[in-house]
Amino acid sequence: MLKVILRFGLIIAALLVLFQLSKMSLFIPDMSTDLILGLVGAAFVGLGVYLGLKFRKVEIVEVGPIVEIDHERIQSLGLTEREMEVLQLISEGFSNVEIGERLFVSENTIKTHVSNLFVKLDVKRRTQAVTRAKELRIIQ
Amino acid sequence: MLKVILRFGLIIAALLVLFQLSKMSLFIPDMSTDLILGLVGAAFVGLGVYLGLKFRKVEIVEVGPIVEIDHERIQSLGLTEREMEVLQLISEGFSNVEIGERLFVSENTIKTHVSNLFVKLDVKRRTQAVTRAKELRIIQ
DNA sequence: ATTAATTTCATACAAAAGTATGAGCCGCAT
DNA sequence: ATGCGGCTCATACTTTTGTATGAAATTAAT
Repeated sequence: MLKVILRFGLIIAALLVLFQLSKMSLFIPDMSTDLILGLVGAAFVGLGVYLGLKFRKVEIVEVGPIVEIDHERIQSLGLTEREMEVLQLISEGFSNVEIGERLFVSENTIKTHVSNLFVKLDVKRRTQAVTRAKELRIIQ
Repeated sequence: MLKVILRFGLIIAALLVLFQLSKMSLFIPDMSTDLILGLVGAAFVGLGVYLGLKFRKVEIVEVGPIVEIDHERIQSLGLTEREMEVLQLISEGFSNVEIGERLFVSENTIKTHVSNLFVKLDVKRRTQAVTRAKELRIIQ
């Protein structure tokens, strides 16, 4: 994609040069205006290409994290605040003990939350819970 | 891709038209060089804006939902074909036994792959492996 | 042909995850 | 005050995961 753009950009540049040359041959004395014309054209084409690439980058960055959370589904599944916290941490790859430390509760408590979570999400493993939760858009 | 080519083709065509116009202008006494300069400048400005906006739309539609896989990183991490298959299935929430069934090998074999995977990805758990792999864009 | 990497599998052990059950505590609403 | 939902915790047990080692079979490359 980028190569194609660069290639066409080169073609356009070449055309501009031709443009310039042809005018010069016909109208040599007034070279300053021709030069300005050519420079202005080239500058604006450059701007166009630059803008194109710029926008492309912006979109790549922005599109990724656009996953809106479906709060209604969270409600309808009956997921509690605490369970959502645990689910989030699971999706980030933390172990039960680590999650317990972060939430200042025991590992056993986390296990309970996780079990309840699995029932509500109708899954059997935490990896499954994560994919399911993302499908349902209840986590990022 | 095809759209991009068409678009650039249009730009080149436009340039050629301008090319012609500029030549003609030399034979039209009424038109001042200043006017031509202005027209050309405006045309290129229009092109620039058009390009910018168009590219933006194209990227939203085409790049948006597609997370491109970074094959180079897969290479640099030394991940093998089989390991990638296992990683993919892990991310879909399958257990080691289930993965073994799908790939027609034993659970032990999967365990080996998983262990090697963890070393290469520098993680300790499968959930971590998944988030890491997505960060690195080596899976969907 | 020999090496090097990949894939396969096994055994044994350790750690983490998951299940089942029961129970205490708190806040809120009937 | 009684009950309900949510959060906490524990114990006991099962299952799954993960680690460590060693090794055979296969494949690709030199």
